[in-house]
Amino acid sequence: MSFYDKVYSVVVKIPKGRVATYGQIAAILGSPRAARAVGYALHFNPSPKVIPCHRVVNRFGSLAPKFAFGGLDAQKSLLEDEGVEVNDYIVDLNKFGLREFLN
DNA sequence: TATTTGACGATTT
DNA sequence: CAAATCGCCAAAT
Repeated sequence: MSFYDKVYSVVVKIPKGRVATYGQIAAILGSPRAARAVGYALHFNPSPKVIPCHRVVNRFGSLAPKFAFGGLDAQKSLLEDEGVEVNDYIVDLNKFGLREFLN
């Protein structure tokens, strides 16, 4: 079980209609500062079908604009389809962020 | 063991 | 939350 595998596990556990930040995931894994490693883990993305990368966002609530898995438009559609309110590719973490939901 | 790199985070400017 | 900088962590070589 590598660090990345844990990341995948957590990402998959993200409830539909919610988004998690890299930092939050890192915190859940036990390393609040390992957000970078988390992002990189998703970068590997071994199973795009199982891993909802679109639910993983940075601290602002926006998906990485640089490495968009297939286009920000697709991501926006996916999130909206799950009930997540998306404004200009930005999600309201105060409403849809995991915060203390997991743990 | 050391160096490099990278879907980040926080602070500063 | 624009752009630059530093810091942190984990993996690959």
